[in-house]
Amino acid sequence: MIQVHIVDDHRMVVESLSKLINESATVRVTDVYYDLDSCRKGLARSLPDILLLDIGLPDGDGVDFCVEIRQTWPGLKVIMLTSYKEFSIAQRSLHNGARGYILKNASSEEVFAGIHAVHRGEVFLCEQIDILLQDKKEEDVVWLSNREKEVLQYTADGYTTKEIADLICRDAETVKTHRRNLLIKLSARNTPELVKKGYEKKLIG
Amino acid sequence: MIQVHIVDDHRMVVESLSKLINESATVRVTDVYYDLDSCRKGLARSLPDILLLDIGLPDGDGVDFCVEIRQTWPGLKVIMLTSYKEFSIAQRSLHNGARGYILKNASSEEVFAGIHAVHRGEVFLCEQIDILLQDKKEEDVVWLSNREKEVLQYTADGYTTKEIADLICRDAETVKTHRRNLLIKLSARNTPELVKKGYEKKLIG
DNA sequence: ATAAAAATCACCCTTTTGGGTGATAGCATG
DNA sequence: CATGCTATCACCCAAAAGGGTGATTTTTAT
Repeated sequence: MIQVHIVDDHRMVVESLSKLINESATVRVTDVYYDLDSCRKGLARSLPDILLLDIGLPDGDGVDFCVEIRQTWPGLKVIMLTSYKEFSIAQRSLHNGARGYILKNASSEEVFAGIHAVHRGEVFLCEQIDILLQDKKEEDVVWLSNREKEVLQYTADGYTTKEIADLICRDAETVKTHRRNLLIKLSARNTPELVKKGYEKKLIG
Repeated sequence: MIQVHIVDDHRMVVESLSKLINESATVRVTDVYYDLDSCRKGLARSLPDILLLDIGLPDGDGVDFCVEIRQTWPGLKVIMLTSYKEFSIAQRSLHNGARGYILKNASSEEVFAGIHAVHRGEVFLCEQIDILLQDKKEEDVVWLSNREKEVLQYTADGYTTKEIADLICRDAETVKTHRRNLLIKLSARNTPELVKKGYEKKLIG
């Protein structure tokens, strides 16, 4: 019997999905959480075989949480369960240690297939993401430094170059350079489009 | 027996939620759709009492679809079932004819409560949105003209004032005025923040 | 240890925004 | 028919962004 925990702030999804999973003969949902904090506490008590993890939880980001899991509970296998279709997000998740990526518009059969595959030690991507993998390979994935994410966030929040410089205690020229690099990395023509791409690639909260 | 149809591109959610609903004694899911097009065809065949409608379908927007429903199937009651927490979106939905608004992070009990309430002819908001209603009332809701939406979209796409002017065959000064009004309406300090707020309030696709 | 990447600041110059203010025309709603 | 909102264009000026180029230090990864 494969034991899974679910982390997702959509209670409705968690409730109905765990009910559905528990009707199967081979998989049991032994715990569910609606935020990362209660998930941490729960994992400290009992470890499942697999964790179904959403992105965009109220108190943090699932993609980032993968790193924490790999460090704290190295044996725990993570399957991302989210509605973000962007390949770059899947790529970042896998890079951070996730073993599977399943979209919420996949069928429930794919969830079971994913759980079993990952339990066997394989890496599982749902069909739609797998197709993207064929095309895109490594390109298109954006890696921003912490500083760049910071500048991007402040930019989206409406701060000017000079204001950002003051906020991070650096020279305005430095901020200009960061933004210039952001424009290139996200291939945006100007700052408004930069913010748009930041949202699309989920680099802005 | 209350008959409901579900429209949501998250198959997993639809599958598990309809299973859960069908276990109840009073509500039956008689049809499900994963996009608006098949929903239109389905409603033409048979009308349920209530339609559970997501926002952000692959071929259109649920909020806009409410208008179409009110015109084509005036008797059909719509409950929005979405993860958009922004009050302005709930407000726009209700304005467009929806009779309920339930967040996906509401409990499944709230779904049943909402279905029954709306079936009795009441308007139902899930707890979290209802709380927002207390505070915000009418303020905070943004109504953009079609022209303004157009300018906002092009701005997010990275076009400059002059380029937008050419695209819509108007003077650059006109575009400037539109953007100025957008800044005021969305209370943004500059264009990057304008794009951010546009995303938050779901005015940009 | 060493190479690569990230982070920092500098100078120059053009283009774009932001903000104030004003004005005219059309359209809808009461 | 008057009022308000949308849409349109105009002029002016200050502030900010965009783009080229270069260079030094710090951090990170191999």
